[in-house]
Amino acid sequence: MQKIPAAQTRAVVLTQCNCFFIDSSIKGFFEMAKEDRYKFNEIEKKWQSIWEQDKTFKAVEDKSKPKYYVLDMFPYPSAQGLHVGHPEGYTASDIVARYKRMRGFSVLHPIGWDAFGLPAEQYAIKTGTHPADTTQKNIDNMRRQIKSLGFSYDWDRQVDTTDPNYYKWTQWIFLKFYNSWFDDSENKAKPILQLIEDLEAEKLYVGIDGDIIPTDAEGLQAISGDPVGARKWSELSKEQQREFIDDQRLAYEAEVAVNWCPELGTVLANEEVIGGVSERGGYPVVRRPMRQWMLRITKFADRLLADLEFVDWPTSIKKLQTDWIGRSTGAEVDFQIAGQDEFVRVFTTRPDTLFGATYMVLAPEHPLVDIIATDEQRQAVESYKEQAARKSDLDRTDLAKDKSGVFTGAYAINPVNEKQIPIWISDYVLISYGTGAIMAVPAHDERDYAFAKKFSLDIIQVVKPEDEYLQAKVEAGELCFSDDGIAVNSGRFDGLTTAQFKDEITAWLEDNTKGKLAVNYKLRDWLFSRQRYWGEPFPIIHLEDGERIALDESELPLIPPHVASYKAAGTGESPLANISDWVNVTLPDGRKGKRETNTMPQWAGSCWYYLRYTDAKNNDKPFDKANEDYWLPVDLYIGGAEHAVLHLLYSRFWHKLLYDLGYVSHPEPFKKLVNQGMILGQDGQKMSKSRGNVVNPDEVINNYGADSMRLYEMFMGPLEATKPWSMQGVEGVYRFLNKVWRTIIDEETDQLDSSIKDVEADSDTVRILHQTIKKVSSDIDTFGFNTAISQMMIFINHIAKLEVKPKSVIEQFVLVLSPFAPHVCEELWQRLGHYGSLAYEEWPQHDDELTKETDIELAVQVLGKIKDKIVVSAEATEEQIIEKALASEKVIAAMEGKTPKKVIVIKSRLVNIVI
RNA sequence: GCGAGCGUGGCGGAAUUGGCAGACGCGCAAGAUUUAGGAUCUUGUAUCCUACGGAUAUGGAGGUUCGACUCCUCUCGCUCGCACCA
Repeated sequence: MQKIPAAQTRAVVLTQCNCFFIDSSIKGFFEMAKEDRYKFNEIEKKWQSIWEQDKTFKAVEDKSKPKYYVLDMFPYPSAQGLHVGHPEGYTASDIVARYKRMRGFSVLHPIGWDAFGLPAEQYAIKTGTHPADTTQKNIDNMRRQIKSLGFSYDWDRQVDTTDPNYYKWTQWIFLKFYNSWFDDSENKAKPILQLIEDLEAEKLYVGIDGDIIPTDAEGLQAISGDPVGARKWSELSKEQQREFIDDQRLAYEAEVAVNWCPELGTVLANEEVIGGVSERGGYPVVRRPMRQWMLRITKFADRLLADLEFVDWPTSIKKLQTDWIGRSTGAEVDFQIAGQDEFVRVFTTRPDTLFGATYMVLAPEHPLVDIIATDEQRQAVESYKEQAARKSDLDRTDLAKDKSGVFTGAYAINPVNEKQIPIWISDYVLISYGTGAIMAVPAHDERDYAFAKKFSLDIIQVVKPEDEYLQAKVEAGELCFSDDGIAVNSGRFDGLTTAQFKDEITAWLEDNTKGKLAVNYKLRDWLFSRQRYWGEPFPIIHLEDGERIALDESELPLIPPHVASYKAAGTGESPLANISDWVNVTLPDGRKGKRETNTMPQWAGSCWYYLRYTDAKNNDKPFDKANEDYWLPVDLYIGGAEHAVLHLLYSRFWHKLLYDLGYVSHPEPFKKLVNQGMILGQDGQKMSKSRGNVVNPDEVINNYGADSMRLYEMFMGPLEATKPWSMQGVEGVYRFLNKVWRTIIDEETDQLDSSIKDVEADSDTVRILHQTIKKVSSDIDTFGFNTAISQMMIFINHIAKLEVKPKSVIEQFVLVLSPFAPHVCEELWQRLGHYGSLAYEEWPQHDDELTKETDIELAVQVLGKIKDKIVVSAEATEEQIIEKALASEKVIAAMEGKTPKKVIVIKSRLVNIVI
């Protein structure tokens, strides 16, 4: 059983007891206990106000210097304020920022507020307080907390996503999406006006399927006169033209299945639906198609995937994004419906198993289901569809351990062998992936196998595994084999390997116009609208005649109106829908319309904030390209791994649009990414209010100071690791800082200690200094902050013992420690006789020669076991080392008179004698 | 189920990437100082044994090597992602 140390007891009392008496007596105790320690409180306040007044950390676009952009993931200003996890990443980035400044870089190190979000809106629903007021209050508190940690942010570049001067430009970027299309032939986004011009000039025609066909395309040229299978722009009606253009936009409206809760009158996110009912209230939730805004991220899938190669990110994050994008190649194959003029298109990654397709499955939502279902089966099909609609996406995946489905009564014809196979519907096929329909090959797909077993459908083997035991099982239909093998039961394709078969069958399908090579992505277009009040309104008006217009850039920002109630409208629309003054608009030309009442999701503001920092106060544009070009890409981005996919993918996506349109000059925004790990409570559990193990940064700063807080956050362990908090650990680094202080400042006189003199340092001291400079520098470069601190502890332990301390050594040490503990170092720097801040002092240089020991202790092993240690000079030759090692009595004894077969000498490490 | 990562003293963690395992800090113990407590300083602190010596130790079992925390194979445990994507 571990004794609870005093510091821990105090912390527990402070957090758990609001009793005035105990609280104040503890405060008194603290003041007394800390009396003879350095006055971190005064020092920290002093330097924070100097930095603020002097704008010490103002970022300057100085072309004569190399630049360095260190970015933190900006926080959501919550009512709870900071938790100890925030300062971890912020301290790491601050150390790097301060270090780079001293290394001569022009540094951009900004902070801001990701301030739209549900909590402020929910608080508004409860209390009627405007979310803007709540948000402002929370920002003020969090800013106070962040400032109290002494981070070297350029506060003049602060951004707040809820500030109209900021979201004006978020809306502006939305208009860029809305007014752009994606040119597949060049794999990039372009202004939609250009497309219209090209169509009007008849450089492009409109294909039958609404696709875009270049006039000089093959096939068109061959035919003289009017193009066949394509229409000129002028041949389309105004409505057709509008529809065509709308279909090309990168921001578009679509009917999308959402989680609709009739009882609550609102749409819910997947996380808000548990077991088919709403998390709040337990009301039924159904899948219902609703009009939503979408962003066409899928057009960028290929580039989002390919460009991951160029960023220096943790491989795990790259892999998450790769999987999320989920690119797979295969074939699309058309199956004719028996006796009807319809066909079903399926996507498969295994076209080589076509001969083994024994049935087909459509997603319940597939448009063909109603058309092909026979009268006998219609009833069953309808009720199954209804059942499926009631399940949320989560249920359909999570709870579907047992497969369900219904036969439609219809049959399809397998294009490779003309066999008729039954068509089923089942919710294991997702409407949102591929074509929403599959060919089922139960012998070679686990899911199809489970389904076929349950409904006693045919299983035909078409791939032969090498392993004979497996082969027997698969042949008997007792096992599903989904790996590659050799083709069987596949007509003239028998004997081919899976890879060969895929190539040949795809070619065959294309030759016979029954299919083609196809690529599919798991990534889906981004559902970009929310039915909320506290978000950026869409700058869009829906006119009575069905036309939809976007506001002009000059009309931005579009500011949401004040509302009486923040509750949802009850119609699936946002609270904005109830404000008729705001919603109903009349255009200058007299036409009437309604404003879009959806708002953008919280992700929107965070998609481009790093760009705004480069030119935060620009009123004419989101940012000047010259500034962007100077600062971007972000050299170091530090934040939590929870944003591995969504935020980091969404902002890359926005960045690529801006890149295509020429607003930014680099294809990727974030060069290097580092994830800080999670900090657990003192009990090793996740911090949570209910467990009562939450550590409040304010409390730590009050008791130990910001420098100790920063130092401890870094000393805990590797930045990326998950690790538990320990108040005793804070005490440890606090002691270290006190030791540094006492080594330099005489406690009695409060003046520079008399042991500090302008003298030459002895060789040991020089060596340790240079080792420290070397280690701290390289550790900052590799984010090994914990080992950097441990080296500085070794330094101070050495220096504290010296009777006379060379001033220059002390000064260099103060500079090296300063990125970690800036306040105390500024103070010491001043007291060492310097004017002004040390923030731009030159970083000390180490001399590699001076880091080396003159005498080296070597371990001497016999057969790998250490028998003795010898001391040799650093210049000793291999022969001299061997001679000395073999002369050792202990070694001679261990060798038992045998002669060495081999002697291995690792310079400055060890000697191993093999006998 | 799939994928990734991690297992080192009482605790957080080091280990120049195959070369003296346990740096540094916490905790603990003894001592100094002190009226006392706190603070500070000094020393010790992986485990075991027949103890100024020796043996065993990096979740476990094998392997490669003169030499393995580090590389390989198997295995156990924990954590975090993803989860019918055809």
